[in-house]
Amino acid sequence: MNCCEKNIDTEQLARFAKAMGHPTRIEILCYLASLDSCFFGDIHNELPIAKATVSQHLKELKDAGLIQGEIETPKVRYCINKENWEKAQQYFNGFFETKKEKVGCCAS
Amino acid sequence: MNCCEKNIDTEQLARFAKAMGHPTRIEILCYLASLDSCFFGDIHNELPIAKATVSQHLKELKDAGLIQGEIETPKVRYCINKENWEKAQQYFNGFFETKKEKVGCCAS
DNA sequence: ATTATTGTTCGTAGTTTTGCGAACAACAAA
DNA sequence: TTTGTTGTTCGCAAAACTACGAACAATAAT
Repeated sequence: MNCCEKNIDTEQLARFAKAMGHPTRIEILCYLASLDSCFFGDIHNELPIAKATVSQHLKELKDAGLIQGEIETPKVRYCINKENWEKAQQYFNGFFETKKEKVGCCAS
Repeated sequence: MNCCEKNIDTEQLARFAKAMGHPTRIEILCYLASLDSCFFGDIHNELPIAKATVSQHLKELKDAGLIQGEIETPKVRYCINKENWEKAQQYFNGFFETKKEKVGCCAS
């Protein structure tokens, strides 16, 4: 079973989706996407959760490739990973377009 | 912190993403998107996992609103939930477009 | 040296997810 | 009534996720 018979890596798409599968991580991504970059503390300030938890969410987003971080002692600067962001965009785009122009379903 | 200052429901987007956050569920969605509808058995046949597991994945996709199912005794017909599919498409689209036209990041 | 700042990592607790076989429910057929 | 077919639900086990405070690491300032 090959996903959509398109150039979409099923595993990779699922990995992106999984990383996005938590409201806090969506918030973080939205925030980062609205900026060019910012520090950990800025992100933490936007959220009502412990810094350890923020750090963990950032790690997952980084592991999924959606963001990147670099040390600017003593702070850490985070930003969207542009390359993978666009890849994810293409994947999701292609994925949903599969159904374009199709009609009927069961029920209404 | 309002996601992207757009008409995107953060919770809903995360819910969609979470449902898509598993390779098997991506496969199922792709399969359903390539058809108008099909039966549980057809989906099960495409996958190397136990029917109980398939049923569970289908339940999650249904709970997330991405698919729907109806009984056609003794079978169950599944299909994409078109309305929510398009909603999800719009959400993901809007989400990723946030970063459009932006440049610099930290690191490369 | 001591203190302060910034984040990460560790250890823990509770919840959720994933996957399976077995049991079950609903119905049709023999 | 018994047997088959089709899927769902139950109960279980292992793994992963979520969140937190505390401890820690790296560096700068006093």
